[in-house]
Amino acid sequence: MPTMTAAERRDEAREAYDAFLAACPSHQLLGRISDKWTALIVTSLADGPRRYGEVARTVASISQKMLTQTLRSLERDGIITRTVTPEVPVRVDYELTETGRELLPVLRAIKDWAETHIEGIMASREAYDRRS
Amino acid sequence: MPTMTAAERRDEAREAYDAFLAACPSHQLLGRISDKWTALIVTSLADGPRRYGEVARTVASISQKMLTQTLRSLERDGIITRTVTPEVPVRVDYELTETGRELLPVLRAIKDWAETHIEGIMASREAYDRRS
DNA sequence: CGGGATCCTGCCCGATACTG
DNA sequence: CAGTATCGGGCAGGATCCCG
Repeated sequence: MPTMTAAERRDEAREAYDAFLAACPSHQLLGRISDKWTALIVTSLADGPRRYGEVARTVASISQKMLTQTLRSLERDGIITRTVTPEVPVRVDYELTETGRELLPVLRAIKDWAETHIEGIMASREAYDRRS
Repeated sequence: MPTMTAAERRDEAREAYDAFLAACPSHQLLGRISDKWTALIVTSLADGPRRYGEVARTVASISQKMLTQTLRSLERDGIITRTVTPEVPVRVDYELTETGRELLPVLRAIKDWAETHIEGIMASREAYDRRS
């Protein structure tokens, strides 16, 4: 019996595709740079090392939890380094790595595209909403 | 009484910053291009118009709901157009607008960065996980 | 064929409190 | 100062069924 229902075939395709996506660098790292806070934090470190509290003030609206979590995650990915200086009180500095610095032009490209098209997009949204 | 607690001051700062972020084109549109499916769908339309079902097959693992939802949202933003041809059965084509096509180089920049650094990042993750 | 409507679940993230 | 720990609400998003 070669019978395989359509549903089974779809499931199989989906699994295969999920595996493909999981292995796809672009897709993984798109998730990385596009989470809610990564861009803001990386940009905050663009001009050089900064202490935890300085980053917190730059990205004023972030919660302590998400700041620490995102910093850790960026450190894990080798996009920033974390340096602890055992003074009293403790001092912790974060700094972009080379990989992190090479991310800056990408973010700038996004920013450029955004600033070029934001006006048209806002207008498009309004028109769309008025129509429906 | 000029008294304002630290908590109140923080809240005020957060609100102001949230308003700033809400008004920031880069931040808004970063959310736009970086959601789970936008990049895949836009890329799927890079070579020309496609029907709903074709896009669905290209981005095999997406659910019907998210495909429709994302397409609608992209249409609202003026990144793609939606053309209904009342044949039997119905035919619906999606196509990138100029704004949408100008998004392609940005996505390519992300892809290039990703492919250049994926290896180092994977290694960094492993090292980080083994250490802790 | 190309959707809409509904239900339901995980997990993202904010708020809060405590530590070295 | 720079975190960790815990709790809980909200909502993105998957599954399913129905429709013109």
